[in-house]
Amino acid sequence: MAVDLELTPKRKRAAGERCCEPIVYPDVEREHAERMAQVAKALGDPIRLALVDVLRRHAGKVCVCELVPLFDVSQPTLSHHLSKLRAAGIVDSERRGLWAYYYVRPGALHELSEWLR
Amino acid sequence: MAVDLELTPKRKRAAGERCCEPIVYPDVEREHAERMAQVAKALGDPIRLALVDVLRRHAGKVCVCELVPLFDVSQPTLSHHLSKLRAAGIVDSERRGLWAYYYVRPGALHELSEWLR
DNA sequence: GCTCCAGATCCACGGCCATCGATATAAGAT
DNA sequence: ATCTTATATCGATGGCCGTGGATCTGGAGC
Repeated sequence: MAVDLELTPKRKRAAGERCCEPIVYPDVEREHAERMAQVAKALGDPIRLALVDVLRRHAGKVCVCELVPLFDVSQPTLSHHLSKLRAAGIVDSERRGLWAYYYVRPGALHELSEWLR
Repeated sequence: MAVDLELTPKRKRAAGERCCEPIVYPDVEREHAERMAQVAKALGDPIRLALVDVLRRHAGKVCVCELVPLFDVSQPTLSHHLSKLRAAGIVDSERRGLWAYYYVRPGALHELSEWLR
């Protein structure tokens, strides 16, 4: 029997064939899922997670020079982690003279937090 | 409270010289942070996050044959993602005949969820 | 001008990741 | 026993990640 190229087994199943029960589609939209996955990915490193923990527990902004000695990684590596957190929208920074102060952006974790609940 | 962080020379130095304000140590212990980071990392992929969303919204166990057509990845790739989620302790599976049924392990997301809150 | 210093950026390396095709496994179905 | 089906595993590939040393940036102070 010739293979129907239009209807792959995948498409056939999606179209109606079900082996078990009605399909449950994801409730999260793609953009929603991608945003949350981005945040989760940024938290998916023990150093970054602990970093966020420190920043969250400290009311106000924390100087990088305080953060570096807390973790056994080099200063460039820590800077890289902070940069990743900022790229994910979790933290932001403010420069004052020589120093840079980081803080958790308010509400940055809210979406993921609510979904997880 | 701080912590199972041993006082490396680096950290001892940090304890003495402060450029800005008193140091705030991470509240999460290392194991705690690593467990949560592992969960977050597993959720750090849009497909896996949506996968968990489907499983969570579906009361009961979902057959893999239902999951595959929901995502535009090959069956081996989806199997790989499910395997990652299982390795992170987020989901578990049960085999019945030819089919495999996946479900979210109760409480698997609780720790991260509480920390995020 | 010049020198320090905090922090960011660049570069390279080793390793892990997401992906898919092919194949293996294992359980019906015939 | 043989064929078919659902899922897992294997092998390979291209790319991204975490890391640290070296370097750059630019503000502070001389």
